[in-house]
Formats: sequence, C-alpha cells, structure tokens
Amino acid sequence: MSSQTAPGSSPLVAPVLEWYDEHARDLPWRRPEASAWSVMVSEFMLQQTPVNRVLPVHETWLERWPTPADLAAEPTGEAVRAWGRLGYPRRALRLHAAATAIRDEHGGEVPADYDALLALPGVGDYTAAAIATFAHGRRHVVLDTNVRRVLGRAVSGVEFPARSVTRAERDVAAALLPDDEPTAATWSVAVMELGALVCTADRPRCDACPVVALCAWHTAGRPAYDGPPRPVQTYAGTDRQCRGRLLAVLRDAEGAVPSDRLDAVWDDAAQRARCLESLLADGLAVRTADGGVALP
DNA sequence: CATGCGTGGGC
DNA sequence: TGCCCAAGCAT
Repeated sequence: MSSQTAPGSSPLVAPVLEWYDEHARDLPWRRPEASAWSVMVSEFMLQQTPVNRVLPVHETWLERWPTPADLAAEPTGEAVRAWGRLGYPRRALRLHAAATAIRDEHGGEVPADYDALLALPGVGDYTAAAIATFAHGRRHVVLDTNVRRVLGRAVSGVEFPARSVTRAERDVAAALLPDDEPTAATWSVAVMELGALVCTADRPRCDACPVVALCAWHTAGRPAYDGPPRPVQTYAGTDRQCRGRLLAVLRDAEGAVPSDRLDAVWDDAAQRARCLESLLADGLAVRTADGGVALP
C-alpha cells in the first residue's frame, strides 16, 4: 500500500466531520427545508458581516420576499431599506439585480451551475461555489476566509493566509475535498464552521480543535505571523463613514428628505457633496423633483 | 492586484 | 479605549 494520501481521504477530514456533527450551529439557511434562495440571501448578507447580525434581517427578508421574483418585483430602494444596518448596502442592490436576472433568465430558480451563478451580480468565486454547494449539493472548492485560515494553519503551518488566494492554496483545498458530493458539501461547511468557532483569527481555541494533533501550525509551536503587514482598516472620517451617515438618513425617512437634513449629519461640506454624488452614481439614492433626496 | 466599500461588537 | 475583526465583490 502506498503511504500517499489519496484525494478525498486526508486524515483531517473524518475528525472535522465528526466535530461538525456535534458542534454545528443551527442556522436557518442550513436546515433541510431551507430553499436555495434562502441560502443565496444568507451568502450575500454574510459577505463581511457576522452571523449574529445577519440572522434577524435574513428572517424578515425571507418572510417578505420568499422567492427571487418577489424581490425583483419591488423597487431597489426597498431592498436597500430592508438591508438595514448590515453594512455595504451595494450588496442589497446586487442581490436585487441578481434576483431580477434569476427571474428573467433562469425561470425564477436559483441556478445550480457554478458559471451561471458567477455571472450574477454580486456573486464571485466564493459565493458561486457556496450556493452551488450548500443550496444544490454540488462539489466545489469553497474557499472563504475561514477555510483559508484553517488550511493555512493545519496544512501549511502559517497563522494567516496571504492577501489573495494563491494557486497553492487552491490545490491544497482541492486535494482535501472528498470525492462524493454529499460528503464534499458537508466537509466544506464543516471547515468553515471550525474556522468560525474554533480556529478563529484571534485567540484560537486549539484545546477544542479536533485536528490539533495534525495541525502544522500548532505542532510548530504556533509561530507568530511573519508575513507582510496586514492593512489596517480605517473608518473614522472616511467617505465610507460619510456615506453610511447619509444613507442612514434616507433609510430612516418615509420618503424624500430635503438636502439640509443631510447637511446636519456631516460637517465637511465638500466631502458630504462628494459622497452624495457617489451614492447617486451607485444607485443607492436618487434626486427627487423638488430637490430632495430619496432611496431609489 | 491593491483599494474602496458599512457597521457594530469584543477586548 | 482605540484597534481589529466579520461566510467578498468589483474595479
């Protein structure tokens, strides 16, 4: 017998699957009765937003718009308003646009094909693979920040992955992916869950990890991160913060608001004007006939 | 390929 | 308390 590890039979797989079976959170979009649309909505909302903040918005969203066609029938501004404070509200516009494309080009059904998914607005490699896998049981490499961190540590022995996905990372993930579709799908969600709950970016709980004995990073003594400095995310005073303030006014208003309502939430007039223009350009706001501003 | 894009929670 | 982070995408 060869000592080589055959594809789909890494010693990492079974312990992670067992751990997931016992420790997985009960999330609405993971339940057997969850629709593909529910999975898709969750994936959009979870792009850079924590699970706990997504939960209530996801629930009300699915109650209001149980199918893509239901959302597509509404003005985009309603999607932006319902998005609430999840952040990055352009995702709401893209989800609306994706729902419209699904209604018009896919008979109202969320596609199962990776390339069809990738062609939808707001859907990149991760989200296409995630929807194909978690909504339709297809077999794809699902490479999000959690998976990248877990595999980086367990396999490569580094605390944090590189800025962008490398070919080597993709090869590692592909080699670990179990052969049969159902197991591949469970493995993918299980590694993500392990990264979210145990193999966290900060203060990983190695004592609770099912593969600690196999982990290259742990075995090496958890060496400190040694790569290029990771960029710090500034916020105070940025256009992002300004845009957020302006959009919050529109979201919380019944209809159009006079522009002096916007003046009150940001002092720097030049920056305020620039940010309003960018919101208009993005389609997150529109000017009304009387000179006011509103959600589209 | 680096950068811009929201928001709130935890330490 | 400031600082870092959280299931990315588009350009």
